[in-house]
Amino acid sequence: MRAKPTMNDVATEASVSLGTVSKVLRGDSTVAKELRERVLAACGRLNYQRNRIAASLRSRQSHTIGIIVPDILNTFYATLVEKLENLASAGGYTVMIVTTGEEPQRARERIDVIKERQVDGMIVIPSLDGSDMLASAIGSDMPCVIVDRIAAEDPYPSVATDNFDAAYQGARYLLSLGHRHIALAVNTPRLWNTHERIAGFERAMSEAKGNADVRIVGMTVEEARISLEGLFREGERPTALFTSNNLVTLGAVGALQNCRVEVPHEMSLLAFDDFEWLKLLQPAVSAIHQPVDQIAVEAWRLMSHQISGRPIANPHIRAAGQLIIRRSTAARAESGKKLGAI
Amino acid sequence: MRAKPTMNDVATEASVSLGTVSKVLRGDSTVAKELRERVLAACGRLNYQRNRIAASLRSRQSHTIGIIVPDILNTFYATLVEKLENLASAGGYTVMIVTTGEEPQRARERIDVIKERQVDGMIVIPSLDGSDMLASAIGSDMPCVIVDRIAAEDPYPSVATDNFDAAYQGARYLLSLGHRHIALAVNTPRLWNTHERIAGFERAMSEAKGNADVRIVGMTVEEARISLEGLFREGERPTALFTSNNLVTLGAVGALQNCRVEVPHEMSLLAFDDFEWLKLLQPAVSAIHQPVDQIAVEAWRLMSHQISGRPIANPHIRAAGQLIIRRSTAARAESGKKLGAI
DNA sequence: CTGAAAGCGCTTACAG
DNA sequence: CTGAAAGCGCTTACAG
Repeated sequence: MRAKPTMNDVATEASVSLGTVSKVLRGDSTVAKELRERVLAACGRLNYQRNRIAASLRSRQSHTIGIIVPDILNTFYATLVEKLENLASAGGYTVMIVTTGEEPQRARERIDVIKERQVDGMIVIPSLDGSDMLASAIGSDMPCVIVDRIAAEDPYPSVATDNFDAAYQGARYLLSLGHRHIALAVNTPRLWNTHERIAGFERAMSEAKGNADVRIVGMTVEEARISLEGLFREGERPTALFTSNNLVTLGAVGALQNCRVEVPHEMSLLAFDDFEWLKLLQPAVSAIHQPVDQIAVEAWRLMSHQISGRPIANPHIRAAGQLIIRRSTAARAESGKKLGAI
Repeated sequence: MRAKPTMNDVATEASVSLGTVSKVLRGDSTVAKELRERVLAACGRLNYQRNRIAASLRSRQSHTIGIIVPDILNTFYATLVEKLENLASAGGYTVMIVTTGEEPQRARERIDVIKERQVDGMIVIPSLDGSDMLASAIGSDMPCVIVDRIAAEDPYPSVATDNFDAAYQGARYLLSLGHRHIALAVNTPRLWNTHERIAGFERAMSEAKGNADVRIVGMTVEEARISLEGLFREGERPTALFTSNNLVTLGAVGALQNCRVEVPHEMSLLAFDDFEWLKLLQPAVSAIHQPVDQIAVEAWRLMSHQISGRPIANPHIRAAGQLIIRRSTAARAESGKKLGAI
């Protein structure tokens, strides 16, 4: 078995210099047509594959992007990562993905690892309590884009759903159905984007003089379910429930079933985050869709602009959420009157 | 702004040679305690970060693993990727993830890209028609593990659910409930692992002299739904439906709802692949859980053994699926008699 | 347009 | 145990 051929072997085979081979392979057009063809033929004959590690060392560009994400079991993040990978790959980049499991300590370690691996930039979805350490871990020389879990004042360009407006619109919709006592179930109150959702919700409620019932529920699906079962057993129940993300929605659906709360007759349900299976639940669940395609595209645009040193006009992108009405939301029933069986 | 410090700068700062710094940072124990401490202190003062690209070039080890996957929107693959990333990261490796979108052509290109990036090994979930080109694309020098979509005779070590047995057990369970006409809905008949599921299903059915009704449905959720709606409108309906993966399950649930087929009274439903939201459907859907944790662990073990040159006793791991019984499967109803409302 | 030389920042034998 | 030298496989000025 022969050792892998190097660029030098190709140069010998094609009877040209090393530098010429390099030029051809990098697509430099200042190479005579005849030499280029000889080089390409030699590459074919030797079945040559370029060593990008060597190229990166010398050129100081790895053409690699790090993606730091809490986890990819959350469908929203999986979708985001998939889109970003496609965009990066189309642009000649490879992605290194690291998950943090919401642990800031681990996030910091993993960020160091991919910095040592010389990524050209990082796209990060911060961990729950990790926004503060981000700037010191990433440093100021590294192109970086914050996605989804933005902070009040991000030191880097950022992209997210316009959370305030999306929550505002969601609340307005429920209010328009006649609901006055509406609960917003939230599991990550320390996150700035959750804070924005709460603020949008409260704004709409106060404008309509409604009863804004913000509930902090447990982090996981199970914990959220248990918290909400408590809420449903209270005397003065809300007539509509707005869940702040897909984990809470999963918990809420379980709780509604366990407590035999009829949706939408006894309680309307509106979810933040739309997913395939929401359509299949009975009744199908109304939701606010986050424009994940657009978020990924904008994030990649901000990243490539930074890498190539192009100016960025608006570094903080907020994309509009979209209300999708299905069967889980309905006009508030007159009390004591049922509109039908589930 | 100073340039990034190099190992040379650290050596100067600590008044030792470059080689000694390298030894300390690589954890080589043949360095005097005093020198080691001086080196570490110097690293701290300069805030030094190693350049792993340079290390990789010289040592010919990138400590990077490529993961090739059709997509990560499929929850099964997302889970697999997440577990593999955690295992790799714990072992000092970083993962490069590339998606193929089921296109063999793109898979080939992406495999070439990560080979040029000098990954130490690749873990691959082949694309639909990509098993044939795999060996030529990957080559024989690259450590490789095939996961999930194994072929009849894989040239590399492989890990998957024991599909034959899992489907056999699933069919046996439905048979034990009294069903005799059972449909297996399949959307990727060309895949070897699907072939195994069909074979296991047919074996159980023929042993019980049942009517094994294998149906090829469309690839996507929508297409599968439409195919199945056709099945449900036929005169001689099966009394139980076994779906061969999560996409088909999504389509099947939609079709059952649209055609108002009552589950489980008119038809039992058993899904291959278990997911969180199956528990929330009404009725909750029985499923065969694929041991994804175990699959990831075995895949990583096979990978690290290859990288370190350790022998592999059994290169083709088949992990047992697990039947989870919920509400969507029930004893076959006497014809004409309903057991209750949905 | 082409080639010879230097060098990216490390690790690896090897000499002392 | 420590250091000086060579070299991993490329890209990048620079000379011709």
